[in-house]
Amino acid sequence: MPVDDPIARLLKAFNDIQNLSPEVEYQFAELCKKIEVKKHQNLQSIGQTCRTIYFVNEGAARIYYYKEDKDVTEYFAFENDLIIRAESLFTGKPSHKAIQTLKDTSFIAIPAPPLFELFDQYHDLERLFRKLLEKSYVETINRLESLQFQTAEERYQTLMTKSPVVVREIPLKHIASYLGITQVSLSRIRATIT
Amino acid sequence: MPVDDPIARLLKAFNDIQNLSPEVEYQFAELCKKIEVKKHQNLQSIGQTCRTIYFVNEGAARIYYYKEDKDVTEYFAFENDLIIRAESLFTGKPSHKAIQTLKDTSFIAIPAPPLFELFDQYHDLERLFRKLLEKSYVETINRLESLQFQTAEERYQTLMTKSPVVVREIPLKHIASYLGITQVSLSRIRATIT
DNA sequence: CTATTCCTTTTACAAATGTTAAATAATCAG
DNA sequence: CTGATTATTTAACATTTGTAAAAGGAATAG
Repeated sequence: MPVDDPIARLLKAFNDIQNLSPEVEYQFAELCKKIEVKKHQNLQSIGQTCRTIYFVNEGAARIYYYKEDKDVTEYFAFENDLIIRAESLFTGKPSHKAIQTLKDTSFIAIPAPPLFELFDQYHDLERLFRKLLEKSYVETINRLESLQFQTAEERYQTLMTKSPVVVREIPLKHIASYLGITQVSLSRIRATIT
Repeated sequence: MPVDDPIARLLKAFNDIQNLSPEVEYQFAELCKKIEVKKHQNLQSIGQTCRTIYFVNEGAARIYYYKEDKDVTEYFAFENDLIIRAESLFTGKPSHKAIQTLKDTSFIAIPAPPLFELFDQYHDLERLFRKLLEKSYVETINRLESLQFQTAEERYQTLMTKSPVVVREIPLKHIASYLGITQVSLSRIRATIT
């Protein structure tokens, strides 16, 4: 495999989290499919049940949904980030959320059912995904904490510190809804802190 | 084991999620310790690194922390609910959160390091905890969604529907901070919808 | 290059929520 | 049972955030 092969790169990132045997790596790589999506396209659409796990190889994407006709961004994903519609994937119910690219993006797509079957044979692979889940869970708890008792300005400051790439590259309207405020409000905040 | 043995009861709930062999059940039960805590006591305190996984056997508890001297409730747990300080447990860092009982409560305590060691031997046990983690993760995402773009009144209505036991049994000040508002605000909301 | 579209800011006003303090109501310990 | 403590509500006012509309900037397609 070439060094810049995206699947090889993903496996390298995985091995930092959980050591995988060459056999598991091979079986896992067999499931992976590289997907190229142009900017502003939906990778998965609302109403569909999620059965695929994605990693961003290059580019950026978001999970969003509509709350009373308003576009709300729930999550941003950049290189090597996992992007899944967790509720739908784990419960088997249709998702009211969609995944959309923010620029031309290449993903690695892993169909969940055969992946979950591999878990039976390869304990380490299941452990890897348990650890990825732990990481996502902790991140979500931290965001919850931030939404629960920080002011909008504090949340924006936190985002600028923790994810400067978001503030640099993502349209403000998406950042606003991600922070749980309107874009007008975010503009005001930016005006006062600059 | 008697039918009302709390560990037996927990194992029964576990088997509904993931089938466990008698051997795993035995090994797991060996780790469990029953803990009785009086009302309003801290089970785990702020600053300590979390290395224990708890289940509520009977009673109720909350996870809370201080945000600028204000007591903020992050999570409520009732019978059969898992209660862990996830960030600390999964990262090994000291927690800025504490666990406190809301009434006289009995817990089942499971020390995490030996549990994680059992995962090496018993694949099914790791899978059980992966599934429990999935469930907690989905719940947290749903709460995030609620905090991100629902009004305080909508969040209170949702809570009354989804967890009437919380509204019935928990002091309003804890519910208010759980919803991300002040108790004054919650009182106002209650006055308008009654 | 230009026109169009989309993004961001600004303004003025409305609504929701926070703050502080006081008044009730409920609970608890002795 | 009673006084003390704790919980909840109410009030008045301040602050934050939302809404709608308009104006200015930036990006994009042809």
